[in-house]
This record gives sequence, structure tokens and C-alpha cells, in this order.
Amino acid sequence: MPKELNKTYDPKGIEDRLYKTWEEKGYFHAEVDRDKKPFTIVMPPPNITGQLHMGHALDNTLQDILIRYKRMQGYNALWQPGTDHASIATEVKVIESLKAQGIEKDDLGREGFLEKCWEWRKEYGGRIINQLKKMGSSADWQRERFTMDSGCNDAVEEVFVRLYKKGLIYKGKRIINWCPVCQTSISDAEVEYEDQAGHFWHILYPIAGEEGRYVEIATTRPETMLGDTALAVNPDDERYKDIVGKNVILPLVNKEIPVVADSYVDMEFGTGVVKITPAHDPNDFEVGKRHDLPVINILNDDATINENGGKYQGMDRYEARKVIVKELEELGLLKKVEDYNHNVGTHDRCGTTVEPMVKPQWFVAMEELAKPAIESIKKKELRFVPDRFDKTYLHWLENIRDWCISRQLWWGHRIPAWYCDDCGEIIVAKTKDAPKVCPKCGCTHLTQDPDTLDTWFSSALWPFSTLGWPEKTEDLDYFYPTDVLVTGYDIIFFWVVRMVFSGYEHTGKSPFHTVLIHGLVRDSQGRKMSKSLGNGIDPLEVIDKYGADALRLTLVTGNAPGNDMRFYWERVEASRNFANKVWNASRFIMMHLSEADLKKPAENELSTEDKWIISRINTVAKDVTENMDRFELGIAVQKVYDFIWDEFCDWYIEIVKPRMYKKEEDKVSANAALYTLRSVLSDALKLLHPFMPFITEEIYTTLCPEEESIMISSWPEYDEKKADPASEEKIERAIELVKGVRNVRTDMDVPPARKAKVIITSPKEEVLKAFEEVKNAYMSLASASEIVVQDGKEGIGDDAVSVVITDAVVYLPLQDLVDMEKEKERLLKEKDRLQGEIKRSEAMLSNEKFLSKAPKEKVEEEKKKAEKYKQMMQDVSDRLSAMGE
RNA sequence: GGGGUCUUAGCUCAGCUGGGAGAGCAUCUGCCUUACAAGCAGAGGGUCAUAGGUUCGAGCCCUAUAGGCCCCACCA
Repeated sequence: MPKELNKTYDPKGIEDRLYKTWEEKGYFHAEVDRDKKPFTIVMPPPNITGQLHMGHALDNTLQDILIRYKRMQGYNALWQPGTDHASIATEVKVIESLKAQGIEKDDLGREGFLEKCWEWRKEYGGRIINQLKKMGSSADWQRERFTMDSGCNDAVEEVFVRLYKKGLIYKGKRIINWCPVCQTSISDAEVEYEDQAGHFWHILYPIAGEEGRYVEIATTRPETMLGDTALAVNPDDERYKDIVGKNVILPLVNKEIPVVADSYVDMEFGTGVVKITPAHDPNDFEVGKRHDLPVINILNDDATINENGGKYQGMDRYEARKVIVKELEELGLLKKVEDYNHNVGTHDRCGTTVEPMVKPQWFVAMEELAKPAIESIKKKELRFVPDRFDKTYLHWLENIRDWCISRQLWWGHRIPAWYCDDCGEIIVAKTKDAPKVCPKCGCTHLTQDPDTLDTWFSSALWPFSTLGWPEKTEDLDYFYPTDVLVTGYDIIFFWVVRMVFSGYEHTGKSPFHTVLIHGLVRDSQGRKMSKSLGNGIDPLEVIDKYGADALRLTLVTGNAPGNDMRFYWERVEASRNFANKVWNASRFIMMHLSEADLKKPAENELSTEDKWIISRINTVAKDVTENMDRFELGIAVQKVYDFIWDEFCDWYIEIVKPRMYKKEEDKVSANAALYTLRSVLSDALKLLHPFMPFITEEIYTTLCPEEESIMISSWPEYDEKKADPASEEKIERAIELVKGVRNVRTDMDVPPARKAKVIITSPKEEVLKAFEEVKNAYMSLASASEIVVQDGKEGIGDDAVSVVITDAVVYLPLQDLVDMEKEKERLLKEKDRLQGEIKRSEAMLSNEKFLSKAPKEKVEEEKKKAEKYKQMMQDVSDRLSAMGE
């Protein structure tokens, strides 16, 4: 006896209860089992500062679908979770919270501050994990890792030492991006360019020793002139040939600097003369190197002018700009000011305008490392879904620059390098092998590098560090390389690329063979969800209102892989409605099952519609499996949705109702129907489970009390024996016919047909007998004179078509119930269409090229179609002639 | 400047390797019908951005154009 089920599906309570059970039973846990094939996904580790947002919800839904699917298919499915220390993001948050308590970072000192960070992690690190659980994520939480746990830390140090020894990590004085607010260097990938309205200042530099002669330059950042060490012109520029090699006087600073010739200068742009500030512009830095120019840093770390700026020292960079422009104007050296839009680099985290600066930093030399990562795509060891991201990925790798990995932060992996205070020797070693004595001079004055590593340095190792690398663990051997990585296109550069080259470098393999890329979830107007706009939708709120299943279904449908999607509450409602549909169909079936003592029906006890629906679910299982394997998750679930709603609920259940209502009269038939209902529903639930885990579990365990959980049930496989094209064709044909009988007049006092439900029955006596029943049923509901049931044979052929009206059966056409004019019109239209189809079909079938070139199945299909059309044409013509056409 | 992507119903979007224009929502009509009104039965609505081309056949492939979005690079 099944539990009493509510009339509407209420996910509240159910979800948490089921999730707890799953977790307790250990369904999420995977261990090395050499008899089973592994399937592994590593979860992109959410930041410990994080709150679940739609991006996480989407990302984790996709992963959970894949994991659940593979698990049901019998794979040893591991979903490896964890969290990311997120160095800069966390550090900023901790500083903020300390500030609120009136504490400054520096007051605490390094140790004290790190303690606070660990406290933060303890307090908030688990929050997002719990939120992911609300989504139904079936990750192996027993294996949860953290990018700064001792294992991952060891992996980071191992990699650093190895790359250093190979010469692929080096410390160098190069131009880097500096964030004056966060006070740290950042990598190229962390710089976001935005168009800003600015000015183009044309400034005159007097030529030394030539009174009254000037060179005009144009700049968008006049304050950087304090650091100018040359002017440059193009060597081919006739206008400036004579001044190359001469000196000019740098205004305000009153210093002579040379004019050099360099092909970097674009003659067409500006005045054709560029001021060269090697310390604060990447291109100028390169020019400076070529011409051996001095590098003068004029900025402090907070972007105020430093001691090299003379009297401007202490001013903020923008304040200095104003003052300098004003003074130039007073000197008559400001020729003109133009409005000019230019791209300004900003820090993607805080939005501050980035300042290029020359500083000693650690770098990873990328050229060699990038090669196998480029090859991986070409050798098809790695692929993106959709594949257009191959290009994005390749383009970036092929133009890659060295990766600045040191950060002037405290929270993160500290760089495992020590400096000898006496002789300057650099010793790189793991912390456990930290040097006590300088190997070069023998002194003991060693200091560790104060900097930490870019947060992506540890994430880059995530697919193997989480499995135990650098140790040669069983887990690593068995689960690695992983299979699929699921992530948004926005972090291909930050993360995917770095994981791939790290995988090749340290394990010799690509860390995964497929990268499934998804887009962003935007608001209903297509804007990015952001805190500042306040347009973000909290997935937890959605779950609270509609349930996790509805949210999951919404996120995975109506959108192609890699494309952004918009979030609409209406779509969640539609998903919820589907959940409700599934719930009610199941409830109906279980109501009837409760009184039945089911036996597996013999083949000959199944009626046409039973064979039809069995055949259909079988085909759907095949199609869905194919779509899943191609990562077309949205299409896959759409097929399940359509099957359940349109075919199973709207047709099969309706067709079968009379048999269920009359179960006492024909037990065999009722048994066959109920049995079929149960088995098809159970298969459909399985197909739906990866997408909507909670509702399917709740129903499944009620429907099949002997089963422990749908999670560990097996995925429906295609079974050739279940395929029954004959039944499929019959029912389809019948559906066509019934759909053809429309415009049933409803302006009478009887209930109109709910929906025409079809069975193919032949013996005419039965047909007529049923007619009598219906006639009586109608007559009890309406005045007898209005209803004349005619012989259903007319226009239909030998097979009759039945329509179910609740528990009565009507045979069509019921001429008196049909609006003849409208019907005629429709039939004529249909005739037109069919004529077109037949013409097309004939053209194709008489086409030599088509017959020889097209695949055989196509041709066969076309022949069948031709038959079908002809048949339909015959019917339509018959019916028209019966109407007197 | 380079690359990608989109343009399909009123809205948001699917449409796999070329072969019957689809879904959800919205609209209209009729229904509280013993699983489900969060439902049922129907209806209306599309020159698939434009112009060429390839093909027996193009929403799909090629070329060009227009408009939108995104990424990368960046001329100071």
C-alpha cells in the first residue's frame, strides 16, 4: 500500500530528507574498484568566501547530471569536491571584516592575520558546500579537499621546486600589472579593459640647444612624463629624421633625454612621436630595453608619486596629472587637448585602474609549457564542447606571455624560496626542506620570500593534487586522468588552460578529455547578475519557492551549450508544473496499483497501445542516452519531458483508463495495462532522475518498494525486443486520425470530448456495442434529440477509432458533433498539404542522385513516408467525398 | 585590428551530420472532467536578418551586407 500522496508536489521536506538518506547510505562515495570503470569529474572549487549564485547552480547541476547518469550506467563515478582558498578574494574580505572591528591588517602581523584567515575559512568555508547540497549535488564529500590543505600545499611546493629546477620558474624584474588598492601584482588575465573617456594631451618638448624648436608629442597619461627617459620616432619618418640622436629637454623635470628611432612607433598615430616611459608602460619597457634606456619608477605602491617625482612627490597620480597639465599650460608647452576614448586596464576584482610597474616578481615561463597543451587539441586528446572554444583556447595559448605568479599578499601558498641576507643567494626548496644555512656563503641569515602565489597556481593542479599527487596513490592511478571538466567560458584562461599544461607537465597526460563549457546566467533583461545592480537571483530562494528539481530543470533546458541564458521565474514555474505533472501521473497510477496484484503479462495479453508505449520508452531511452553521450543535456531532458507529458500522460494513460476502470470485468487486460504503466513509469523516472533527482527518488521508492533507491538503479538500456514498429505505427496513425477530427461542437449541454484517445479495435460488433453505450451515456446527459451517433465506419476505414470521454467510449466521426464547414475547410487544407508532400516525396524517389547518394535508411524512410502520405490522401479524399465534395 | 557568436512565432529560445518549421511563456475559444485548473481539449501567429551562390533539395553549407553581443590584442 503506497503512502498517501499529496495532490500537488511539495518539495519542502522531501528534498532534505532524501539527501540525508543518500549521504548516509554512502551513495556519493567512490573507492578504487578495479572491476568497475571509473568516471571522474573534479568540481571547480568554489571560493571559501563564496555564496551560492546562479553560476554555481548551473555548473553543479550539469556536473551532477553527468555523474548521476554515469553512476546509473554502472560506472564507478567519482565527483571530487573541494574549496578554494581564493587568496586575494579572501584576503580582501578578511581585511574588511577586521576593519569593521577597528583592526588593521598590519597591526596583527603576518601570523596573526593568517590566523584570522583560517578562522574565516572555518566559519564560512562550509557554507557554500551546504548550499551545493541543497542543489542535490551528489559529490563525494568524504573526499572534500581544500587548496591549502597539507596535500595540496605539498603539491604546490613540489611543482614550484620542479619548475624552478627546470628553469621554467624564474624571478625577474619585468613590467607587471600593479593594483594600487590591493597593493599587489596581478597577472595579465586578471586585467579587464574598459573604454574610458579621457584626453589626449599634446605637449611640446624643447629640443636641447635649439632655442625655440620643439617636438610635439601626445599622451593620455601626462603625469608619467616624470619617468620619461626618451622620445621615440619611427626610423622611416621623414619628418623627424633630423632629430634622431638629438636630445630634448623634459619639461618640468628639466632633464635632457635622447630621441631614439624605433619601428614600434606608428607614424600615422598622434604626432608620430612617442614619449618613452619604460617604468610605466609595457611597450615603452620593451623600447627601453632595445635602446638601453634607464628605467625610472615614479610611483609608490599606492600610486602616489615617489621621490623620483621631485616636487610632485606625495601627490596621487590623478592629482599630479592635473597639476602637471596646469603647469605645462602656464609654460605654454601644452599645445592642445583632445577628447579621446581609450582602453584602461582595471583590476577585475576591485575595478581600480591598474598601473604598469617594473618590479621583481616570480614568473612561469610559458612557451615550453604551452606546447603540449596546444598539441592536445590537435591530437584530439582534449576537446571542448562546443568545439568553437577550441579556437579561443588555442589563440590564447599561441600568444601566451609569461605568467606572473607572485602576489604581495599573505593569504595563500607562500613562495618556497629563501634569500641569503649576506650573499644574496636564492634557495628554492619545499618548506620541510627549508634551508638553515646558506649553501654558498655558509651564513645562517636566511629569509623566506614574503610573497604568496597566484591563487590559480594551486587550482591548476586541482585534478591531480586532490587525488594525492605527487604521491603515487591508488586513487591517482585509478581515477586520473579525469573525464569531463564542466566550467563557464569565463575561466578558460584562468583555469582550464593552466590545468591542461600543468597536467601534461607533471603527469604526462591531459587532466581530462572533455571540457563542457556553459555560459552565464543572466537576468531577464540579459544583464549580468551582479551585487551592484542588485539583480541577482538567489538559487536558494528559487529552491525554497519551487524546489531544487524545478531549478535544475530550468537551468538545463532551453539553451544550447556555451550560450548565455536568461533567468525567468516563468520558466521555473513551467519546470515546477512538470514536476507536478509527473507527481500526479504517478499518484494516479499508484492509486490503481494499490488494489492490484500485478503479474507480468504474457506477450499476447498486451494490447496495441501497451506495445506502443513500451516501444516508445525503449526508443526514448536510446535517444536520450545518445544525447547524454554527446553532452546534449538540454535535448536529452526535453525528450524525457515530451515523452512523459505528451505521450505517456496525454495519450497512453487516457487510452488505458477504461481498462483500469473496468478491472473487475477484464482482469487480464487491466493487469497488462497496470503492469505496463508501472514499468514504463519506472523507466521514465530513471531517465529523468539525473535531471530531477528528488522527485524521481520519492516516487520511485514508493512505486517500487522493493528497490532501495533510484540513484543506484540501472539506466534503461535499449532493448531490440521491446521495439515494436507495427504498434507504433498503428497508434500514430490513430492519433493522426483523431487529431483530424476537430472542431467538435461544444455549444451543447453535454461535456465535450476531453481529448480524443485512440485504440485500434476491429470487430464491428464491438464497435457498435460501444456506440450504444456512449449513446446512452450522452443521452443521460443531454436531450436525446441532439445526439445522433452514426456508424463510425464512414471515412475511417475498417479500423475504428475510439475516443475516451472520461469513462465512456465514443467512436468517430460523430457527424452531428462536427462543424461540417470547418471540417471541410480543414480537410481541403490537409489535402493541399498532402499533395505537396506527395509531390516532394515522388520527386525525391525518382531522383537518381538521391537514390544513389543518400543513405539507405533515408531512402527507406522516404518510401515509407510516401506510402503513408498516399494512405492519408486516400482517407482525406474519402471523407471529402462523403461530405459531398 | 584579430577572432567568435547571434539575428527563427508577441517574448525567451531549441532545431544534431542539408530532406516534414518546433518548445515554454503570452494571446484567443471552450471546459472544475474522479491523477493533475500548477490541469484538459482546441485555435491563431513565422518571407527562419538581407542579397547572391552550391545542391535534385538550404533555417542548416559558401560569399557578401546590415545590426546586436562577447573575447583577445591595443596606437603613446
